[in-house]
Amino acid sequence: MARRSRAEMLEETRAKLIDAARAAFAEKGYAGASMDELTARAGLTRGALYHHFGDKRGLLAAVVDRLDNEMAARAHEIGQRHTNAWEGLLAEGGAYIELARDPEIQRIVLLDGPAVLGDPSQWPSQNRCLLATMTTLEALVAEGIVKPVDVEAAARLVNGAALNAALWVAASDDADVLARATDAFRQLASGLLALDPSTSPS
Amino acid sequence: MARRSRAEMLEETRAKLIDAARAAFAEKGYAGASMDELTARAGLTRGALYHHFGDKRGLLAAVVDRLDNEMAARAHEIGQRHTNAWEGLLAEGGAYIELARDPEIQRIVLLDGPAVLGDPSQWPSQNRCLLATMTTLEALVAEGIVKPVDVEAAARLVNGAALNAALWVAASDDADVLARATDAFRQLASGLLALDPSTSPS
DNA sequence: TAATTGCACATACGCCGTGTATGTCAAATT
DNA sequence: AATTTGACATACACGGCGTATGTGCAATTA
Repeated sequence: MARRSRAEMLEETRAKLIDAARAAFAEKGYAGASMDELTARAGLTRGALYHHFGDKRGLLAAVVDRLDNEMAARAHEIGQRHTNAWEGLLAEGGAYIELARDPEIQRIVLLDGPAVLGDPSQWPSQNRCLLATMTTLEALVAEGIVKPVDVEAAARLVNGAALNAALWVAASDDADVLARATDAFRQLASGLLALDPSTSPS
Repeated sequence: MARRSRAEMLEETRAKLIDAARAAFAEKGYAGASMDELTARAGLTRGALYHHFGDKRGLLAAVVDRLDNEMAARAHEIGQRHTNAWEGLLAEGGAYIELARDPEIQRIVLLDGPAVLGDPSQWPSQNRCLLATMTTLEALVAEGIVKPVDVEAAARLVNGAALNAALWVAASDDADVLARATDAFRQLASGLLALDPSTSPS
């Protein structure tokens, strides 16, 4: 093992803390997670935590940022697979719904995050998710596939509907709610389509 | 003043605690609100609280239940004003968006509630909101105005979109976001309409 | 290369808040 | 009138967060 530079150690410590916090928050919830236990599991103490993140809330922000970026990247990648831009948008929304089945994302991003950090639409990471949807929508509007809607407003609502559906799917034991949710999502989203039956598959 | 019976005193105490908690949770947030301070402001102690509600979480549940019922009643009333059922549905959604501008509802129902009590779709009160939307949708489907969609799924998504839009409106200082959000909401909701141009106003 | 500065942590302390166990007193029951 | 029930108050113990302080190693500077 080569000896690590100071900067490398720093980043490694941050990563260890974020990973441990991610697991602890997901398991116990934000309020239920103890900083002592959390840091001990990472082989550190609370001193490191307050040094790097300021307070418990700062740590949550870092965890949320990471999770949110992972979500955005994954959803965007799925959306890109489709040559049809409209199907790409739908797939992106469906991807959010599926991603939110992950207990970590449910608990940390969808439940504790908003309560502790405030409205998600103000998070930098959420803006990245939103921006992805907005650019997709922008293109669809330019192509005339989607009505000339307020792109930001539409993107926020679409994302919101998807995330809310995700909570429903997550809370339900029934297996086919996922399909029901995604179907309903497609129906709703079709409200954005320009009134041309040929572009909307029956 | 007539002397109060025991049952009357009990209900009055509960009401005082719920009112005080409502104010405290709205102002300080759930985690930031102290039970000692909260009960003292109501002229009581924590003893009364734990006796009636079991724990802090139980108190929040009671507050949320009350707020949620108020929301549902108000939104439903607004929806009923319209003779046109479709416009009633849209108005109901718009009413949710406006209601959520209330800081109490934002903080307690939309932010802290889900984090502490879990997914809103599992709350008894939320089910009442949902049921209202579902019955409206059911009627619209029966009339052929709305596609034969999965009513529960559609209702959940519609409600989710509205509440999410509400958070956006609430977090934004800009005055016209409310109009932008409601417009986008109408666009989205129109995706549920049967494909008959005559029923959807241009 | 020796002295010094700075930074990444660890340690120790105080404060506050929750939950529970116990006590008290009035009202309802008999 | 005696007893019981229940609605609340009081007292205590436990744990967690934030901060102030200490420590040792790495990066500078001469």
